Amino acid sequence: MDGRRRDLAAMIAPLQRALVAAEQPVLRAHGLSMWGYVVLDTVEGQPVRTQAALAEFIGADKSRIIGVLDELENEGLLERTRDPADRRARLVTITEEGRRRHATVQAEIQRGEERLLAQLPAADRQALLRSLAVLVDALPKLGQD
Amino acid sequence: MDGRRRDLAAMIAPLQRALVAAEQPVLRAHGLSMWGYVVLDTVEGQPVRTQAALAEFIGADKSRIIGVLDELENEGLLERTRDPADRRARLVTITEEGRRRHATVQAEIQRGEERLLAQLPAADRQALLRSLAVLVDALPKLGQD
DNA sequence: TATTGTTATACTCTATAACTATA
DNA sequence: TATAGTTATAGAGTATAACAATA
Repeated sequence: MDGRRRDLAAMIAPLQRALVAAEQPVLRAHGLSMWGYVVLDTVEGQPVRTQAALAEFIGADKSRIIGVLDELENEGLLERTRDPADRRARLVTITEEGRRRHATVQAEIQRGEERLLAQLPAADRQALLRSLAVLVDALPKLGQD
Repeated sequence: MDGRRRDLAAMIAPLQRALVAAEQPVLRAHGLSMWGYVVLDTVEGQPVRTQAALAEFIGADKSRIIGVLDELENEGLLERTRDPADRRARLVTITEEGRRRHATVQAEIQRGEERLLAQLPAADRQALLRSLAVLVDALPKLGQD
């Protein structure tokens, strides 16, 4: 029991705004939109089988990411190839240049985030990052109630 | 050193979306908009001297909260009184009914958040809430660089 | 008939700029 | 002249629905 506390959402919202604002100049400097970076960050781990799945994963509508994918493809940061098994679907794969761009931008973004995290003692910092990861990964399960 | 980690922003964003989605039905059930609740939550602690200050505090434009304040005032949840010292400004104060409504809604919202937080061991849960509070409160200072 | 990607349309939110009343 | 609050307008972002190709 720890009595009253602030809303989780009420704390996260301004944090989110600040982090996004801090990312903006970095993204602009490297010619990426916010959604462009989000897509790169998602596809960087593993290629994704359909654009719809990619869209749902990042919490966007499938129609919304098309312009984003167009741009990324035009810049050679990812490739869309028809799935031979199902010629309706398009496999989205990151390119080597995309991987490099992502790494550069991510490093810079995290450097910015470190300035914030420096406010915390090492143990809390680790607990925070670990806990956030747990919560995010728990979201899909909770959605199934 | 803990090597590579996920972006703070990349973890917070989906969390934020899920929390907001979870709040929506609660707010609707109690006749509050999202911003309406945010305003109540802000003013609940202490009255605020000007609408502009209130807007800035919640990360909104002063013009954006006017409709929100109108609704809240019409429902008797807060009061806008002219500041005698500066008749241009309007003091925003929460009413007793506003306080009750806020308490009810907040309790329900936090009950929902508990379902998520239940995923964490007690120590991490505390560290998370504590750390988020530290970070949010550190934001204004960082903005002054 | 159902699904993938795409395009077109409408709608919601938000930011900006004018206006008034006080200072 | 500058500031608090308000209103009006325009712009960005988003969701919805319709379409062509493939299953």
